[in-house]
Amino acid sequence: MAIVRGFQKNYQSPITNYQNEDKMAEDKLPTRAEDFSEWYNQLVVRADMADYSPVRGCMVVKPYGWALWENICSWLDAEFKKTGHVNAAFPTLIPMSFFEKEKEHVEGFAPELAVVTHGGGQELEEKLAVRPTSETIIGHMYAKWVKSWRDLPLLIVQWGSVMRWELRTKLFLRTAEFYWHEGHTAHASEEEAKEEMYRILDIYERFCLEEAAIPVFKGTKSETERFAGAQITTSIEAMMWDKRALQSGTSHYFGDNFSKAFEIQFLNKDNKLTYAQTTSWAISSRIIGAMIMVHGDDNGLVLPPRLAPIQAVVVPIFKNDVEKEKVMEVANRLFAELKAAGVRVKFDDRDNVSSGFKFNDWEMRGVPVRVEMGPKDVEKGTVALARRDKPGREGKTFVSQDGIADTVKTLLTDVQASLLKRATEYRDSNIHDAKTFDELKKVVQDGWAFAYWCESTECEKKVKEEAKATTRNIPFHQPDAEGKCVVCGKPSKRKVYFAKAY
RNA sequence: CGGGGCGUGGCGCAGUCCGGCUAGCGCGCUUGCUUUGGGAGCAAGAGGUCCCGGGUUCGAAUCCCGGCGCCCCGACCA
Repeated sequence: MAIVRGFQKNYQSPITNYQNEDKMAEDKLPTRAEDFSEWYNQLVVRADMADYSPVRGCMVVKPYGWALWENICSWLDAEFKKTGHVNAAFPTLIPMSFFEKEKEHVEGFAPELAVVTHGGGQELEEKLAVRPTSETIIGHMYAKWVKSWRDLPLLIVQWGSVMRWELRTKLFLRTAEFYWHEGHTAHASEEEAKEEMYRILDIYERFCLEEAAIPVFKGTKSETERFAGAQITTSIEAMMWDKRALQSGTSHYFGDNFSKAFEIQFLNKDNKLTYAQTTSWAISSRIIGAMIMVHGDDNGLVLPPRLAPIQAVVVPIFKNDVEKEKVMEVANRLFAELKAAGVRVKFDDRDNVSSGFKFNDWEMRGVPVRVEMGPKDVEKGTVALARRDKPGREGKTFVSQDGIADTVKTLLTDVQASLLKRATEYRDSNIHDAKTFDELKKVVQDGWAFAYWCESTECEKKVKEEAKATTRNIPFHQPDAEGKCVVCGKPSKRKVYFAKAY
């Protein structure tokens, strides 16, 4: 990975008395404005989230990144269980023939399959694909399990990883192997299956708003952007700092496409053999990339408090052993109070780095709140509280040591809310109505366009070719009025978001 | 799969054009002392099949041939 050295000359140090400007500059990230892609690449590694692996296109998720992922998973898992879903595990390897059973599915996934050809030193009679997604094998099993309307609905979630042979990869955003959950459900009726699809999309939306502090639009994907084999694909779409769009979760309705391919049939109440209606849905580890790109700033990661592996870090400051003893005693007490109050707190007692280093270090890692205390604080009964969403000294306030747990908890709530507010305002100020094709082309250079569209593939294709933007989704919330397609001028009932996307 | 760049201690690089003697530098790491309120200093250390294979040569990180790998930019995709 190339570290870009040319940024040194542009860097304005906020610290005036630092002796070695060059060294300081090298330690900084490139700013987002200078090189967003490089900012991201360096940040993911330096914040200790993930590392490059010896396997092409695959990442190693480090403990700090995985802890974040676990927090994401546990919230979602709880929601899925509340809505009647259960977890199960299916094989990583799938017979190749399974992919040929659903025509669109094979067309969509065949180019990106990793295939196992040998086992135990022998060439296999039937090659096995490393799952790129599990509709096929789960469909196969569902066919065995579903015989009666009493067996439905079948609501199963699998947590694991899948593999798609991606040509260009980027940590978290697009890796050959990635982590996710995939829900696969089978229902007796179309209504019920569609309800399920929307129910899950609502959970995804709430996750993004309440937990990740990322505003999203729920909507329907166009025909060309639809999942391979789906009749309806819905998605939640988020805007990153560079104004590109990221599909952050999807929920699909398959109708009977997969149940016909895999013969998932049951006897309904009228004793008629009927194909089941199926859905599938997923949020992947790319959501971590979304959090980085929505909230991160030029000092590093900014994690939403509700998901942050470490919500608060206690940093003691002292000059000598006498001071150390006094400071450590109080710092330990505050740490214990925070821990007892259920705050995910870390005590940074490293003695080989300076406090200034620690401040920058925890800012790089995105810890939402920092509790600093030195000899002066011990005397005054105060601590310095630094909130990550306002980096540097401006985010610092001095508060009483009394009731520190409540103070920190309130601040965490406040940070969580302000991240969502900031992200929402940023997004909304970068979405513009486009009434003409020229306007649209201009808008998507640096933002999203919201425009009427006739929903024809031809117009969509034209936008893609000439504006290099794709349709993101047709949001559920639509204006009352109708309009004219931004491309061809034909009457249009619904508006769509156009944007450059990841 | 097209275009570009690069493979040299853990990381980032110099050296390669024009072959030469103990392969350097910065960061990091280890130990010690002094430090610690916004990226500390000094000292002493540890650490290298110069991507791989072959060739040319008295001699190859450097030249030649052939591989492999990685990163970036495009097309495609969660």
